[in-house]
Amino acid sequence: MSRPHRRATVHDIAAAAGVSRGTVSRVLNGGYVSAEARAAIEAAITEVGYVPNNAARALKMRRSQAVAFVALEPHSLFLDDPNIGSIMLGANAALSLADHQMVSLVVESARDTERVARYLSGGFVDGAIVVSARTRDPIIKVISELALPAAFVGHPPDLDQSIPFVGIDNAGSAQAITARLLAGGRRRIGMIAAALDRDSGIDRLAGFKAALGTAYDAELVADVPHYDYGSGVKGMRALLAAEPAIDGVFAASDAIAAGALEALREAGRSVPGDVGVVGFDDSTWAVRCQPQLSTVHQPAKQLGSCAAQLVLRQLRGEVLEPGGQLLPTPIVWRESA
Amino acid sequence: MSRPHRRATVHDIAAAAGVSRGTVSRVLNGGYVSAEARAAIEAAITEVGYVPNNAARALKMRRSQAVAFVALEPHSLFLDDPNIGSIMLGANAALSLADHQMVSLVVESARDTERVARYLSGGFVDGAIVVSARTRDPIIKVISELALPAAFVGHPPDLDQSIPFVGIDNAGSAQAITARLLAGGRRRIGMIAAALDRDSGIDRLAGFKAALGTAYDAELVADVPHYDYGSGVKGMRALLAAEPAIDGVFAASDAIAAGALEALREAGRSVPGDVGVVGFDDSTWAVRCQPQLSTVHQPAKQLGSCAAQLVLRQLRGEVLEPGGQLLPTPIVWRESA
DNA sequence: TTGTATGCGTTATCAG
DNA sequence: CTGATAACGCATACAA
Repeated sequence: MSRPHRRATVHDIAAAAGVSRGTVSRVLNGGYVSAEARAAIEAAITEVGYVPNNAARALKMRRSQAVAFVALEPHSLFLDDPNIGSIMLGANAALSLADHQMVSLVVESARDTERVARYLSGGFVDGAIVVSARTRDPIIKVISELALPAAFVGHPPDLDQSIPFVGIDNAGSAQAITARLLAGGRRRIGMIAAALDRDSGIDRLAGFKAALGTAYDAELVADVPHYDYGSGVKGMRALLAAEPAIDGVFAASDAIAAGALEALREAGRSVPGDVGVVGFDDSTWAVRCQPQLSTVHQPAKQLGSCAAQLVLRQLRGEVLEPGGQLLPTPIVWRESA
Repeated sequence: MSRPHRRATVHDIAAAAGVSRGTVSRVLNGGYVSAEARAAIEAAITEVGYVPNNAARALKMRRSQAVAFVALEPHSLFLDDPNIGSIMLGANAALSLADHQMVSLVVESARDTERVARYLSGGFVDGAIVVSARTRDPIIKVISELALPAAFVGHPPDLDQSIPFVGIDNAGSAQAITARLLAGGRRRIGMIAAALDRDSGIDRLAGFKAALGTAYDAELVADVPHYDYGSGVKGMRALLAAEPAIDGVFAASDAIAAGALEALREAGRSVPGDVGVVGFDDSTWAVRCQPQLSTVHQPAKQLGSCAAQLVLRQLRGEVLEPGGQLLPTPIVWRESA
């Protein structure tokens, strides 16, 4: 009965309605068309089961109405950083409002890198939002060379300063939360610093130093590779060994703080009684800990929507001045300190 | 100096190399071409900075080499289910091996639904992997009507039984872990059942009932809406109130189990001493808890790669027999029971 | 208001 | 081995 081996096209609907393709296109996209023609065409559309071909439209219009969301190092992102989901949702919401499709791409391997680069440059997307831990990546070079409208979330890309970004003030936030730990009367405050090969890690440590000033003691910072729970356990043990009298800890992430709590527990220290602990991210870790963590809130959803706006504005033709914007990071005070 | 206002095309490179477009296409896609022509063309390619246009290629080839990963209800997925990231990564790895680009789409609102439906039907993707909590969704109808090669992860779609799926045996797994709780000598075993509007929730409860047999007591199941931590706390409190002598609990998810642990702690019960607790998912929750959770392992990565294979096989022209496959779910035994 | 013709960038067919 | 030429499905300037 029905064997739609070939999808119905504008041509088919024109034939079915007894008009020309031009007229059909006009009712599809808006334009002058008589009421009777419109009626006939609309009937024909449902009759033949027309579904527009995006590839053809994109080819013609040089616009796909799609924006890529590129997650570099998704492994560390999805595992270490519980905020990635919220950033995606925030970006999607903003793009959705502007009737753009967000397509999120994952690059894990060299193979992925190459394929994604091709994908980005091929006209399937009009722009890209890049979220990454590291800021040097071949993908960024590709975007830069293609002059693809893009935005960075996290920190400024160091390959092309003209790509706008949105992020948070890691150093300032770290300094602020450490200061309040200090104001709480803690005297021997340490830090579990992580990911010192990334801007975020470096900046959080810098903020910590700044808050402590002359009281800063390099012996009291444990250096761990990742933002994860396991690193937190190890880092806290190291701190405890270095300074048994430690009474305050700034963990570079909530996951690390959770690990620190565990190490503290096994060492028989009470929190926040014996030692105060603060984290960073305000992720799900913060509330699932016992006690719940005082931490720096990351406005993940807004980060995503801001990045989306940055791309959308470029698509509208605006030329953005280089640089980026930092979103506020309120400190949320819970029981751990 | 260079103002590539218009991207270089096959036409340009043909002109630069002094050959025809056909010959260029031949070196691009493989075919007979003389060594000298090939050399000239390859030189021209880098000279003009050619980058292929996917939209045009997709239009011509009727293939985009892209497969959608559609997350329905991403909110509950990203928040409740820590496995979603792993499923994505698994699917991406499999697609990557077959040189297909995975593009993941998020549908949160009615607006999203409509836009994603258009996107899927427009030729930007060759197939789709759908992961969803609920199985009735307009998107599935669209896929079904378009006969888009697809696969479902989670449970069978009830709108179109011809769409293959990959999932786990929720009922069987629940029964198995409950049985071992029982074998451990627990006498008054309860369950915190969640999401009873979804297959997964219903099946886990069914498995629990089956394991208990005549010992099943409806008073000992707490019914909570979501798979999250907060629900676990409330559910456990309810159970404690209903049966103070409870000595075993099967939580419908690890997050719920974590919440239950918290409620147990506040009630002064020891785990696993006074009461044994088991969860479901083997997510990050499981190892962060104190004590760590005994739970049912979900092979998230394999779920993703299997779904990808299911789609890829259809793209190769295979006709899959209706139905699906269930992946094994080993029980991992830790300290909580 | 409507029809016709043209081109978007590719690949494929088919003579040369 | 290579060069014209014709689609793919759509939108649009232009003519009617």
